[in-house]
Amino acid sequence: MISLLQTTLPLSRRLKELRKRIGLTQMELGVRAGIDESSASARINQYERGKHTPDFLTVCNLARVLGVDATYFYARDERLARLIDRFCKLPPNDQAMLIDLLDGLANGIKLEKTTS
Amino acid sequence: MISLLQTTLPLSRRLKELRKRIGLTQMELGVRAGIDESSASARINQYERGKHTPDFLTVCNLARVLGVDATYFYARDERLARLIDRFCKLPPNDQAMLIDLLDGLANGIKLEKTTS
DNA sequence: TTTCGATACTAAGGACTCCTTAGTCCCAAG
DNA sequence: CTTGGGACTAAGGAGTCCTTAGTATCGAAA
Repeated sequence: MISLLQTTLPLSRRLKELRKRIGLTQMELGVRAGIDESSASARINQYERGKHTPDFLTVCNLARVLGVDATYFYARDERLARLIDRFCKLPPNDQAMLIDLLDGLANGIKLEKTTS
Repeated sequence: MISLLQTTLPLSRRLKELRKRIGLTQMELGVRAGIDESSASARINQYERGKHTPDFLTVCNLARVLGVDATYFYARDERLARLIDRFCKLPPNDQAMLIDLLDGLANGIKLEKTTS
């Protein structure tokens, strides 16, 4: 039942997915993330194909452009990635409530199915 | 209300915290993570002091030893870090329920305070 | 106080990865 | 067939990391 988690960075895949969903070219994405337009295309392509790995600052800039948290690019487990994405788009009070709920679960409190 | 998120990797701080909590030396942590003992101490020290940044594979190995998901080391927001840590330690069915709940929230369903 | 062992920490250079440059390839539209 | 845009790549210079060899620091024991 425990999934064998890979140790390959899911960034390549997720980068490409998000970029296409938004409808940007590799060059456009790179430039918006602050990369010089002379190398933006090449670098984004290298990232998407897994040839090279961007440093954390670059990942943060890409995340900002693509509307996700940088953490999203490091989540190997698909469920965890979903959780991160959803959570970051909630208003702060909902975030707080969720944290409380998680703390409860961690302390052994059972979760009941909530109705709408 | 929107917090200005830094673009510095929180890995240094979190690595040190977790290592101390578990009670390992820098060398022990490095060796358990698969680093040769001739350089384990130096490398862990460089990571903890922010002198250098480990690649993703190394982060995965460190995370395994320290009992967290690798993603934890990239979460700049403290709340998000907590969420990731809690979530990963839940049994799968609780994880699934939480994902459903998140999807609901994302679709505009209001969250009510649940009783134990 | 002095010594010792263990742990933390660091400079420096070789090893390695990434970024930039300068293109090619592919395909669709004209 | 030609053109233009987007995707992609090889190669080397630029930059970062890993290894080595050590110093610094601290607590305990003599």
